[in-house]
Amino acid sequence: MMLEDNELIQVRKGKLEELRAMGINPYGQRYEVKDHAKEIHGKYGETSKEELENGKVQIKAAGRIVALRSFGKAAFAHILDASGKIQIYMKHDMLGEEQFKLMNLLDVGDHIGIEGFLFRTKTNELTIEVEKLALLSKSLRPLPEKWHGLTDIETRYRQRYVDLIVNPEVRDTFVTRNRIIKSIRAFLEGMSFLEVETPMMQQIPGGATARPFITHHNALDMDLYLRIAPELYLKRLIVGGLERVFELNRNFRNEGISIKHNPEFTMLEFYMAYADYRVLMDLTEELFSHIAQDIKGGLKFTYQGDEIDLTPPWSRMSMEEAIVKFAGASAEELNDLGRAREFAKKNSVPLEDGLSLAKVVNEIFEKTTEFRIMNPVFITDYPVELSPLSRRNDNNPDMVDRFELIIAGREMANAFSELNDPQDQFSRFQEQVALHDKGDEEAQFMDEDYVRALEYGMPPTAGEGIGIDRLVMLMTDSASIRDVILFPQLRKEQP
RNA sequence: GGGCCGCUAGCUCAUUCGGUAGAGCACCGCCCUUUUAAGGCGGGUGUGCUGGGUUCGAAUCCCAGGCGGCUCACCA
Repeated sequence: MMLEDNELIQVRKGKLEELRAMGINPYGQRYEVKDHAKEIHGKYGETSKEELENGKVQIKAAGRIVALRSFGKAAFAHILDASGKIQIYMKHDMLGEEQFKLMNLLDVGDHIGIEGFLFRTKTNELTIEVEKLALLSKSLRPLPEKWHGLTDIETRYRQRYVDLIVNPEVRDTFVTRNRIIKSIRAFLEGMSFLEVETPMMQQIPGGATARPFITHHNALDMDLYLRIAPELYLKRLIVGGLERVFELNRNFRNEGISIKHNPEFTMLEFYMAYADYRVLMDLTEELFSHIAQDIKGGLKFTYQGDEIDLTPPWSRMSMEEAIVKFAGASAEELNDLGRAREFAKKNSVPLEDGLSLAKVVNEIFEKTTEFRIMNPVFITDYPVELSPLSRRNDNNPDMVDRFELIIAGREMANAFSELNDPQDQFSRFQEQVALHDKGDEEAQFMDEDYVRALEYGMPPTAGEGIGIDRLVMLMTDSASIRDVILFPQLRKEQP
């Protein structure tokens, strides 16, 4: 990337030299900030003009100049700090010759520190009259224009720092993201879950069906995979007796990028000994309600124009029932391979040859039903062939005890009773290896150590994964995953 | 990776049919000590994404490439 050097930047570099000639270092030292914009507004928002004149309120604050209106011998500006904006007023009388010269060299974008006192302007705006002005950092690049701001999506993602300066709702989104994560931790810790960290660099990438990123350790001369899921490690911890664990961190999948996929994304996974997937349904309802109360102040809100109601209990239905209800198939159609394929064709669901009935139904669900589900629905009755780590259903060994949670047309969570039979797990890994040998790049790897762990005995356990980015999208009404990830993955910038 | 759309000044956008690029904000100069999209007067600062081609002449038409958005496929 070439750093451009246009006239606007040249002018500011000129000011830099002028400042240095005046003995001012344009990149200052520490500044003891005592007051912040939001606190000032909160504390003195109701204080009258007269009260402020009678009892002087001294202020020491710092921030970035985001608006500047100058009158020759005086100027108004707004400074922005992490908490918000406040207006300042600078005038020749108060500043004296030296500081007035400095004032005239200020630009929108500069960081300054100010000491002064509060007053109210003619229009009654709470304002700091500046007695002492310090330049803390000179900005060489002009900020985007004040009316339209920065709207170019590529620049907003590539230069998120600029986006954050000029688009306050972006800052709000990431503050909310952090509140959601804190809310989740508080909820799980309240239930005695232990937060743990397991390897992101794995010798055998397991726990999901996805293509991994590969990296190399030089000293060990060994290829490693960035994890696609922490699942198998977390269950080893259940074997180890930790009983309730969770991990809230990044996964990496070498798949396509879209409005709901980023190569690295944040996942919550938690495992609970002695529970089953039905326990997790109740827990999930509680967790989401807890978060929605914290963030939205209630269980009803809109997402991208659609009404969402998280009030429990949520619908629970099998994949087939959901297709019948939301896509208008009949139960008989979905129980016969030929008729199911016909239904798929009618609904333009592309199918490869030789798929089993279970896989055909799964395809139909994903293409015709999932996007129609707005309010939360727990989808159950997944076939064993799609779930190599899940416990078989006691009544139907072809099915597993698993659910996916759909909200706003998207998979928000995936949970199941864990397979704790080491012999069954071993043979399911073998089936995956056979699929991999046949060219299925996403089939899972054999993990013998994991089977060995199960041989020591894992208590009956239920586990769940929740896509945090998608949850944040839901709670912040964001259309794209890139709007809830600070630095989404992009191609290399043009030279 | 496929399809569709976009890319013009620092930012937001114009430029009708191919005739040699212009508005606002920002910036620069002058005036201005209560403004808040401050105001008044004056000034256009450009690799038109890149590289080819067609043409007397290309931001505009054609080809190739780049980056981005949406979408399909893969996936959560």
